[in-house]
Amino acid sequence: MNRKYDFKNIEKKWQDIWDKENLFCAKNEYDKPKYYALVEFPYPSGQGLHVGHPRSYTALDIIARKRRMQGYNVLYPMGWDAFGLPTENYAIKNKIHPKIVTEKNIARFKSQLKSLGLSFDWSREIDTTNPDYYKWTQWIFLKLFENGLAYKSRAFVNWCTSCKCVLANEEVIDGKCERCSSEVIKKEKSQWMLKITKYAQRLIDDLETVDYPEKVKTQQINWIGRSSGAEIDFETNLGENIKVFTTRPDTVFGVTYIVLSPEHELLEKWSKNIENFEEIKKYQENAKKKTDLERSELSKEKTGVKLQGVYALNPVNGEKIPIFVADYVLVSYGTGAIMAVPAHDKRDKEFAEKYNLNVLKVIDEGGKVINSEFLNGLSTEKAKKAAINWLVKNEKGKEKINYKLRDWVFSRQRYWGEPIPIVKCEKCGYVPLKESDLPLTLPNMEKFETSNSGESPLVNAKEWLNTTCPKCGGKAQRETDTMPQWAGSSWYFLRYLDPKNDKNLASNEAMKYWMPVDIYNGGMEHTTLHLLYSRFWYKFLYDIGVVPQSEPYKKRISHGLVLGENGEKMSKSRGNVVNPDDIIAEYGADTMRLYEMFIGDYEQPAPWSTKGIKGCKRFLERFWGLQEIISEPNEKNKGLESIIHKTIKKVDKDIEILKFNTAIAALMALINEVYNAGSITREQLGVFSLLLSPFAPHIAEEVWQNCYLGEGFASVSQWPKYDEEKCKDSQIKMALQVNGKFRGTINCEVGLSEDEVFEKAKNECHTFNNFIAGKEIVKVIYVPNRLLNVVVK
RNA sequence: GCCGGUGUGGCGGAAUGGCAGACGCGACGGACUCAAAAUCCGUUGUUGGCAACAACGUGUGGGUUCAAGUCCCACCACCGGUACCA
Repeated sequence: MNRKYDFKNIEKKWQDIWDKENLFCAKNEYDKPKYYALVEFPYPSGQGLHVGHPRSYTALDIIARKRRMQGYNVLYPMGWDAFGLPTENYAIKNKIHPKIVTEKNIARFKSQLKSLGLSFDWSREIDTTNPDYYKWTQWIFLKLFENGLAYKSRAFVNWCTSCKCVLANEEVIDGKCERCSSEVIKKEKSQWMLKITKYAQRLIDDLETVDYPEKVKTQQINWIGRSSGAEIDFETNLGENIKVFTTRPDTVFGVTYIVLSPEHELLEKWSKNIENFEEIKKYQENAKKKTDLERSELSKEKTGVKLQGVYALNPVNGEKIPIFVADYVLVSYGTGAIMAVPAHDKRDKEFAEKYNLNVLKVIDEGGKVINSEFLNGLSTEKAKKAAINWLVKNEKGKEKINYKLRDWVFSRQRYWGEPIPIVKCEKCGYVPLKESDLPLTLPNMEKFETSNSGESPLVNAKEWLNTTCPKCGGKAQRETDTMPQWAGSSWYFLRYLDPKNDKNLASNEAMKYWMPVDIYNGGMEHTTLHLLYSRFWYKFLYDIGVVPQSEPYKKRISHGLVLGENGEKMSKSRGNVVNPDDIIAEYGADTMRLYEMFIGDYEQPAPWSTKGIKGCKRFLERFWGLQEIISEPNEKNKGLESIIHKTIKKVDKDIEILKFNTAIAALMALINEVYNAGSITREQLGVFSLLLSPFAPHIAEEVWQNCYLGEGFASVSQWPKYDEEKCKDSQIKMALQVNGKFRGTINCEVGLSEDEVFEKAKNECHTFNNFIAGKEIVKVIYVPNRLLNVVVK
């Protein structure tokens, strides 16, 4: 037997054997109980794996391995979300085709992941940039188009000045680009859009049916931003009505002016009638020039211009109301126009004070409506309803629910993405490709730069660009924009079920058996991006009968970030990046895995500590050393039975509730006990190996085999069971308190009565006795097998 | 501003309302060694005491309770999300 713990050879050996035996391949045996564990598949960046990746991959690996040991048919797959900007930018800079860059990065990632001993089913590996894969991404787009959920629209969109590319709302962080942090401006462009807003209500409602962390649910609900109120028509002297959205229809008598956003369409329409249109136009142009960031930074000081020669009428009392244009009103929310009630709205008040406008109070201190004719005396809630009823009856408005969620801007002016399978025909307009023409593959090109005018590089692929219309056969051009980064990941979990299927995105049987995903791990940063998008697509696929349920993920969990040694976020610029390769080379994969799980509460952020790893290595070396102290059953190691059963119970439960750190602590405590006892039986070491196997699978497998502890592989053997009776102690330590203060302990048999314990305490614990001696006993609290508290005066 | 989260030794972190600090790191002392590393044994919340022991101790201030890190009220600090959303 090899005496030294030679992790390098052990780890390589077992990785090869597992691979050869296909030990972790999910089986297409649809009568077994199934378990689908999913981690967000990585973007194969040029930097390689980050120590943050293994934290979540190992966590789900532990769960997947435990489920296999429990007899489930487990699917734990991995793939590559490989379309995207960093690869394309690298390709441009180094004049290499992004396809080659992607292949290289995937190869590196894959070998890094393999070196960690993760039990992925590599036979189901997918790559979103593979035409066999993106054929189905395009197919879903065609279905969306067919059902009116994909449409082309000219609108103000977010434009990243550095990526030269449009961004979805979800990709704008603090007015800056999510990827490159450059400034984002509003640009009017014709773009493909997906009607996610149609699903807004269902995306909120169905959160009740899934097991997600509360903060994830709240963040999605806030992002979708439902608010209920009324849409009210204000007539104007020019004939056209101004529609406004308000959540406070009860304050309609307090409206003293109307505000239109600078981009509001009526301004253009009224250009001839507005006496000061030149001034308005100047204001509009100024607003357009501001970046999102500037517009919100300037939020303290409100600006605006009054429209001369136009006024509106209050629908409830016919009063004349002035109209302003001001950029504190956003074109993208509600109707792009508001009724201003300065008495009861902070922003309206600021504006009214600056421009000296009328302020009319319509709610008194007690919350009752005043100065409002038929609404007077009502509470806010009742007045809202009454106002809406009146508006509906008089055809001046209606009840209205509004959402902050915008439709998803779905086209990007870049090369490295899925081509949108649409052609523009001179006669027929936008025409979808036939399904049989999919996949529409990317043309091979040498230059991938976006033009300064903001057109996709694909406009230069002339042969690819010019085509014929699938409908009329006439001249047509292909859509040159590609799909965003998030397209391929919006449905990838379905492709794992049946990755080689060329008839469907996956077979019905496979989807029925495997879906929904039982546990899905991913970062909080995807809550309002990938997680929301994929729920939307899944609901759509459900509606057209493709998938079996309307929610893809039964349970969602989120890992905490692994921070740098200094407690800051790991980044190149901070110089605190830890490379997993170095750790594995120095300490081994098992130690790395163990440390990543031991570092702290799984869902909380935790700083990396190179010193901390040593403790995990020591533990594994001590585990390795157990082989030296195997013995026949004797008095001492028989005494280990209770702690072994307790440890099984603890580890079993802790894995279920994601407390990997305390599960490992329990294993460490067990090893301390074993060394105190001085020996361990073969059978006991077998149980220990199985318990350790999900966390540190290579060493567990090696010890299992070395010592002939059982049949087959430790990785897929039976998960140990505990005996509840054996978890119980016969002797317990009873805590003693006087007036709630701890005064000592005594050893007791289990199940003693209060009086017995009290007597024993007085006899055996001097401290306790001293504190009650000569005092009057007011009350005794006895918690069986736990504590005795005596209240004295 | 609003919505989440967090706050415990020198450090990472444990604690169904019931012995605060499990487990690990570090530190200190000892063994082994020519020596160092590794390993093993012991000590390690603070203060006082030779000691038994005592007092204090979970961000701050109050409260409930026989008993509070844990429950309630008010606040402070840090982290994350979001924001002229009408």
